[in-house]
Amino acid sequence: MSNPPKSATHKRARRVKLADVATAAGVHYSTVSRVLRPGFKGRISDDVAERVRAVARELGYQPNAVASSLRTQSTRSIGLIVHDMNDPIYPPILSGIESVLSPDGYAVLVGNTGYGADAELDLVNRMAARLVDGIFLATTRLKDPAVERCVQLGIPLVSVLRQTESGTTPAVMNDCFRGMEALTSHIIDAGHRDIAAIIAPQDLSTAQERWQGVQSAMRKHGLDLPEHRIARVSRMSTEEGERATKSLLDAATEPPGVIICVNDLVAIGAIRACRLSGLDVPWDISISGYNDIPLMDMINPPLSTVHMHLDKIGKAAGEMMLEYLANPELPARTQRFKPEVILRGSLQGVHPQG
Amino acid sequence: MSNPPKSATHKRARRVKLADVATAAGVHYSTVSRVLRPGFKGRISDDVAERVRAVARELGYQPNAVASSLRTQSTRSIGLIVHDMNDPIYPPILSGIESVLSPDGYAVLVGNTGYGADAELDLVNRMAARLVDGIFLATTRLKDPAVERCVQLGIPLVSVLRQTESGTTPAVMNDCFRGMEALTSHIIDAGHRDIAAIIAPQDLSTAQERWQGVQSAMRKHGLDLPEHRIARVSRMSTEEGERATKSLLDAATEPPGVIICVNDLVAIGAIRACRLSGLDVPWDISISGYNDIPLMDMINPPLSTVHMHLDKIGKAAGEMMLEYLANPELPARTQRFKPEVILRGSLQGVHPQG
DNA sequence: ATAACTTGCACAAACGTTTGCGCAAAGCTG
DNA sequence: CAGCTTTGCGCAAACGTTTGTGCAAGTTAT
Repeated sequence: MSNPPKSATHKRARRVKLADVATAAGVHYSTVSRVLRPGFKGRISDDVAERVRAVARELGYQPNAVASSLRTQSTRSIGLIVHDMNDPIYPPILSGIESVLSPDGYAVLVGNTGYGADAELDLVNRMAARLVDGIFLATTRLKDPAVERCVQLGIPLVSVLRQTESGTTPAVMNDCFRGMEALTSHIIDAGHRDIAAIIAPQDLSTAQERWQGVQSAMRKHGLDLPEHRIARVSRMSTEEGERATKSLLDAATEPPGVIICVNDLVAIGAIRACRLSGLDVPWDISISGYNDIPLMDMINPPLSTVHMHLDKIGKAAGEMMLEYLANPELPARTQRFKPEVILRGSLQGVHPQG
Repeated sequence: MSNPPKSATHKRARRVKLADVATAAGVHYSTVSRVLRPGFKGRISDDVAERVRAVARELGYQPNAVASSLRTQSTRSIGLIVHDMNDPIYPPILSGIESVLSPDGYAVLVGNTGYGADAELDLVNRMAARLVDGIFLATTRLKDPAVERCVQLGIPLVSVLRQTESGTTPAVMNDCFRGMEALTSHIIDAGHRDIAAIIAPQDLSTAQERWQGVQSAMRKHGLDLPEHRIARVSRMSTEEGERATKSLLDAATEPPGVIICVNDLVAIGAIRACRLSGLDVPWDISISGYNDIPLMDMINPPLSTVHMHLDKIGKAAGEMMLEYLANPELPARTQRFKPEVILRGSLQGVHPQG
């Protein structure tokens, strides 16, 4: 009955499978499968179904998802590709996605690219090998081989936060252009004229749209941004923000009146750099961010920024994925969430709300 | 040659499989498998191997991980169960784990329990059904059915951050007792005598150890903590911290001199609550946290706390998992990282470092 | 009572791998 | 050159499901 105690070898307990339930219930294993499949309405008598269910429960049967996947060609798992989970914009996205997909039995596979373009493609390939049912790509660049690869492989793809140049990918995003344009307008309206900007690589739609938003607002107000008031970061991190800010401050004898940062992390770095240079924020220099990641109201000074509704974006992305999974023929749709300007103490001259 | 264009139906492209490569290379598909398996040193002639590899590359063959898993009974995927990815302690853990496991071809499945005990067990079951090779449990309670279930199922388990009562689970954690004891000692040494504490449910080792650390330090200094200086949170969140702090302030006519919070998020809530009550931190009241999550040096006031080295814990957990995967018979080992007290402006009377 | 359905279940073929085994051909030993 | 060992590869059986088909019963219609 019990296997001989092979030393302390507590080997992986043999799982109960369909056949075990079947023999115990005295039916064929295909019958067990039909009974246990969700959405079973087939031609099985009630008493057999009940008996099978009872036996299955008693034996603690749990279907082997791998075998099921092999047969059905669906793993009920989806991938999420991000730059780095340590960037605070991603956890709410993950949570949102998970909260929508998990009730439907989907599992989420997370992959960090570490900001590497080849890592991105590699992750898509590895996820494809795992037969994920779909992929959320949060690292989408304007021209992105990873997107093309998904299309080529026929894997449903939902781009999160960002969009490709062609705009032909299903996507859920924030309207970064309007957000940054509105924020910049507020800054100008507050009287700022000597404006600097820290911008990010323009191969990401977020970075591009925000930069265009800044430019648009300034143009509308007849202002210009000289080259020495522009700094570039290689990625949106505090370290890069700090470095870029130093270079901005070094590029001219007088510091700018305000630095518009491509996102909050960069803004944090900017605040650090300013402080190290002996500049007080906001008395000597103003700073703004983008995203409104957690705690931006608690830092010193509280950061003016643009709220993204990341949780809503995550949920919406999850729902959009479900739609495309149900109907892959659906035309690509881009859903944009309205950004919300948040004015706080880091900007001299504006009137902080609530 | 090409299939007729079935309307606009861009169906999922048929994947190239072993058999396709085999016929193209003029060998049996088992041979292809042998050639392509990593660690192939079997009895295949060099020229056949080369030919097969060439054909495989040309056809863009990628092995079907699901089929492979079914056969090998290993999915090369591992689960990570957390309360909520939005808690900033988890992303570094995830990143650390992923950075160690991903090079070995493992994928990470993330599950949020939403602080639900039954959700935890459910997640374990769902991951077990997916035949994960191992599970990281970051939600481990002192008595945890999920842990028992893993043991019962024979699934390698590494507990992260927390430990069970018996201590028989492989675990990587911070020494919360010493960390909190040291921090409390600093606080007492700074002259604080009217101390309050916000503690969390004692079914988590982290919460328990920290509370014991506070008590130990106070006992050593001959101090006592009256009941009205103790508040409890149901979970370690800012909201709960705010609520608990209010109740603390309401419980006595005079506010305490310092509130020792079970973690940083709770401390953030405490700062908010104090501010709302018109108390200045740290002039009217001091506050400390635990974890040293990002930005704790940037908030107002900078938070005194204990640094956890979460990234190291994540990496160590990953490495420990690899060990147990390679050798499941290994006795359970608990690895503890040394905490580091970080003194900042939120504590009146201490001397902030660097 | 016979024909034509319907119902309830068993049969068996996939899904795409991995891997023990078998068997030729080739290489070696004496 | 006979006998033995090694080498190189094909064969086929798993792994645990899902699902189309088949075939006895049972049911209804004529």
